[in-house]
Amino acid sequence: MMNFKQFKKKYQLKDSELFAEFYDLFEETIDIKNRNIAVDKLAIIINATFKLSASQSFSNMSLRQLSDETQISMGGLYAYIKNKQQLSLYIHQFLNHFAENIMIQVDISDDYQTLENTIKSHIYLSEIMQPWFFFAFMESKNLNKEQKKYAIQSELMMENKIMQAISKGQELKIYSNTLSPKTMATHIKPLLHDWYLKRWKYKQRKINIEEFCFSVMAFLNHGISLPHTLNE
Amino acid sequence: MMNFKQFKKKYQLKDSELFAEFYDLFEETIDIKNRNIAVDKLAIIINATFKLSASQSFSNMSLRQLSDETQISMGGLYAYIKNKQQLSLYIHQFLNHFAENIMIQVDISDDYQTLENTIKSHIYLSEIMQPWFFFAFMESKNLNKEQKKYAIQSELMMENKIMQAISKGQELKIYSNTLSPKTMATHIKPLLHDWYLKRWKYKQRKINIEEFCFSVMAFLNHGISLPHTLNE
DNA sequence: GTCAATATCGAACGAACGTTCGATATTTAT
DNA sequence: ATAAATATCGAACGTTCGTTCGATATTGAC
Repeated sequence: MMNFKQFKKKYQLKDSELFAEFYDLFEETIDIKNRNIAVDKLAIIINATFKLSASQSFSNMSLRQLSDETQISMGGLYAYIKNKQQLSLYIHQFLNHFAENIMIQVDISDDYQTLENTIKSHIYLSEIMQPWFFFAFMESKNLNKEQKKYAIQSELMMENKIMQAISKGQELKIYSNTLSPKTMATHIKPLLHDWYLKRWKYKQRKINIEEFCFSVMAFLNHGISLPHTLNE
Repeated sequence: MMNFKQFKKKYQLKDSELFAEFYDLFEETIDIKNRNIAVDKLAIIINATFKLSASQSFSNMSLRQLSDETQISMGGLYAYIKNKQQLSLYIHQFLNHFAENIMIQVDISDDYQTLENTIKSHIYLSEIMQPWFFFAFMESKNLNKEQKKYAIQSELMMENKIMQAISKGQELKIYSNTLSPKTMATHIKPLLHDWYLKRWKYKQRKINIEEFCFSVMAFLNHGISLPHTLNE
């Protein structure tokens, strides 16, 4: 399993690359024909959406604010998005697309390492795509059922991967079977969310991502109990 | 430490009692003079607010919807609330008031039990006040700094109680000191949130509140590792 | 340099919002 | 029974919202 530095080098794209993928994914619903122009402006629009949605909520962000922030007129915006709701859906869907592509590459060859690999990959991924994860988490509750189906696929995939890793581990007597894999996965998920939901808190406390991973794994392995009880 | 049945009997109030407390707390800012009328209508208004805010968000709930749901006219509503923002603040502040009163009673006489008592009390409390907790969690991000100060006092008190219990436990070598009390508290909090944020999920899986408490404590004590390693 | 294609603009529209307020209904006190 | 106090009503006001669209500016092809 690579560390964050290696992960970042392999997967983190520049805006010009990231939003080129974005444009290609939604090309047929975007009015702008010129790929270079579209990629630049999409980066501006989506990043402004993140900024404005973070300080209020997406539904409280008005398209006039977005127009001000991006320096693109109201009519201009509508060349890039079909409507406001679609803008939110684009973000969910692209994150889903991007995340699935990465999580599918997690190394599951070693049963003793699968869970840690999965968890670290998720944390690393949520770091390089922090605004996306933050947005998706905050706004997912405002999606209707049909939209949710398309938006949180990777979220479910993630949960499944954790469950399977635990399930296999329980079979091999690596992990406790006091709790079901589903219950354990349920308890683990919010630990991971904390990294991208409360990033400022960890920055302020000067806890870097590797320390955070260690912390999560330590808690996950022993809870609050004293570790290595056998050796004492 | 009592179980949930005992807790419920001791602390769960009927609407007529709960909103009487509510009315008394905010009496001077409510136009209605008749206490009985006010208590009845406040129960209707607040409960309708919970219902409408759950299916959308509070800021997406319009006062016209609230008027429809409560069968109280627009003008009528404004006899009970100063404005829409105040309604949200009332809910935060009352929950704060109510929660603090209960959490202050948690038994901390036995260092080996303090953490479990605190956690169970919080879970029990969040059960009998579920809509309040759900609302407060979802809407707290929309409060400005000044409002937050008044609204999340009990939340911080809760976190402090957990930290202190762990800190004391570390001193007494009950708990591992691999992680700081603050970090552990940070990891524990979302475990507790899950109960009131995803209640339908636990209902569906037929996990009752005592089972949930056991599950949280089990995870918290051993993580995913095999328990009782010494005895094997 | 011209013309067609593309990109951008911002005023305008109807709908929905929070809030107000004078009119009306109901309750309470005498 | 009457008057004063209290509670309720809903139309109306000014704003802001998402969205549209004809006009204008910019770009690319020949």
